[in-house]
Amino acid sequence: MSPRKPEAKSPTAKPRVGSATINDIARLAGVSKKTVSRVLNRSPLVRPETREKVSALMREYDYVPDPQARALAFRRSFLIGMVYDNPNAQYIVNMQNGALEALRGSGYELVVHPCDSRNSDYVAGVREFVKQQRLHGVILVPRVSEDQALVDMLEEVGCRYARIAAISLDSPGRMIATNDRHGATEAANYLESLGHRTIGLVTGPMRYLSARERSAGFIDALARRDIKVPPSRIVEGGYTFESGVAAAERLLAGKPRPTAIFALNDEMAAGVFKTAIRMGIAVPEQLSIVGFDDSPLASRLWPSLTSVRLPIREMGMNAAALLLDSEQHGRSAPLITPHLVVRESCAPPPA
Amino acid sequence: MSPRKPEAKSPTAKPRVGSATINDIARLAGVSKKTVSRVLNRSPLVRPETREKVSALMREYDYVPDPQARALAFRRSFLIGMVYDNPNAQYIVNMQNGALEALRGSGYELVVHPCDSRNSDYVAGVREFVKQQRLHGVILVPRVSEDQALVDMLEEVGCRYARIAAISLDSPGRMIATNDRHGATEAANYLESLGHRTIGLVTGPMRYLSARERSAGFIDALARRDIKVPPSRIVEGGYTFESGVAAAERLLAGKPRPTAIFALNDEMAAGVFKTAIRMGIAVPEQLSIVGFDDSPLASRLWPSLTSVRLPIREMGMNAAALLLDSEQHGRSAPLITPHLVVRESCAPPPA
DNA sequence: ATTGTAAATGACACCGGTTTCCTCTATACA
DNA sequence: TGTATAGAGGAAACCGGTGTCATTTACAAT
Repeated sequence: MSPRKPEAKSPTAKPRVGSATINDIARLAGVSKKTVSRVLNRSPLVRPETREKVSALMREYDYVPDPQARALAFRRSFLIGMVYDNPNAQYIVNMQNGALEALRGSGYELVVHPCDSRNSDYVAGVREFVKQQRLHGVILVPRVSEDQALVDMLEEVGCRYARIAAISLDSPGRMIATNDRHGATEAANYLESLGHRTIGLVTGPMRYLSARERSAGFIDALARRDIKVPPSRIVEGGYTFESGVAAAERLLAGKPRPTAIFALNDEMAAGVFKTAIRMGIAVPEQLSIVGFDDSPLASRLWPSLTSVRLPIREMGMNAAALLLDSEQHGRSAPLITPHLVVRESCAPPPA
Repeated sequence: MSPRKPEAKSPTAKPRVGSATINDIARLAGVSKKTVSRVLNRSPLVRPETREKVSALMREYDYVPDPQARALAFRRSFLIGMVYDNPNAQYIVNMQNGALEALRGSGYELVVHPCDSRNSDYVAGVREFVKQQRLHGVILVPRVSEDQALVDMLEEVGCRYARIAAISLDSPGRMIATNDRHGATEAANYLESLGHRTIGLVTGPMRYLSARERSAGFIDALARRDIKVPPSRIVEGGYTFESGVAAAERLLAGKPRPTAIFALNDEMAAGVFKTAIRMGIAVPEQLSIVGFDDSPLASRLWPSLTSVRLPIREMGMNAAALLLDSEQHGRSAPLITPHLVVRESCAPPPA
């Protein structure tokens, strides 16, 4: 009598449904665990009938391989990290939900990792995170997605990543690019078509790609229609509500006063809104406002905000899907093009 | 020559910093791996000098135990799940950030799991999630935190959980309770003190504890000051912007018209705002509005919204901390009391 | 000095998978 | 018929930790 070993299970002992291990399946099927492993990993070196026998048992006992055990053997977990440094909650949640949708049923889970890119050694923090958890890959959300130091680190430790950015970056990693330039072009064309000629622009911090792309798209599109945006009508904001308030105060004090303002995100557009109303400037009768992101905030304002819609959820899905895809080919998702959603915050300029 | 074994490392061979295993540490310290394991797990059965020798080597080589390997041996992962079904992005992100703050440095990570409680078998989905990942515990965010079926399932599978709710529920699990009733009381007292007597209430779905608690707190507080809120001035909303719009349309059509409206969340308060402005009712001169949550939306509106502040981040911290704490005692976090944040959306009623 | 006892440590199996390497078929070809 | 050769499958080691139990050590009591 050996009290140590829980006495080798008889070949017919039935494990509880839902808690079978690879050993149970192997024993019941009369094969070695390696063969079960082959079936799990879709190895072609298994005879169809063997495969079927094993698969049937796996279904019968609701067998799912233990992710921790596989992780240990594979030296790689079944976790995807999402690294972000973005104050926009809606952006994060949408991205997260999109990624999870792509992950559903794959056996992978999503681990969130906010960080503070102003803190210079946040890269070290991410490094520990990916190394210790042996992540399958990480999704880099703007703004951290633009940080070359972070990308370099990931290349060095050999962690796959998917970068989300406002343009396709020349990078060895996987990319999800949005054509922010095009979105801004639509905003410009729309304002021009309403008759606006004196137009203000509130940019984001110009160190961010999104701010540069959106600005360039907007300014270039207006230029093509012979409208110039002089530097006095361009204010660099910080992508925050308060910076939108401040930018609008400057722009609306200018002469001639702009009849329309394009803010490079909705937060700042809301700030422009507030300033306009506080100054007694009617929206949209005396001032048209366009934002960017099409966040829920856009429809909460009154009048509701016309804004360029960024399909964030879809971007999250693409990012996760790219990470699951082990192919070396097609490592970039199709370019995503944002479009203008027209609401109530724009009108022809006052006569 | 044995090509199989990578020839047992000589006792002095040095592993690379950052990628040492328990075997390396044991070999270098001249002890068994079990002893290293004891040091890791703070077993008292280690001589102080042995402990120090091992600890020093762990520090020198930047050794961190592999979470996957520990998970396999412990039969329990170092992951905390956050289960939610809440459309409020700000709520989710704040909760997440709070939880992560409590988890920082603990070796635990946060895995997010949104679900759809309208789908009746979402509980089965959560069950698979916690079983397969062998989660250390889950944080249940309102509204799922109020679902008894979910809690029963977690008890059954033996997964620890922390419930966040608007009142301390009589439950075997860990609780993080907010005193929503008190928050609503402050709102009521504030409006009464401004002189309002004709006050409308937009509730949330009464099947939710938060809606019931907040309503009761508000109505009771007014009653204590001899103000009655007749059923005609109470409208059940759905915690959405649109339901706030619709509720306000009904309330503002009533006679006498309320001079103040309390909405049980900010989304609905924003809807009330929109309706008021569209009907030409000035806020706050002709109508005072109070919300609940103190979401960023509150300060984006114009005039900015007076709202009851829920310290969501702190709640997330408490929840995660409770899950890490293995003590059986003190399984509830201290009651969290929300307070009113006064902004610009309230004024005395029109004369 | 001997013994008893508790503290400290180690040997070995185990968690549930994968990898390496080897064996045993079938089938193809000379 | 003999013999490569590739396909199918298995045994054992391994991934990096923990649990169980036996053994050694240290020290107090006899």
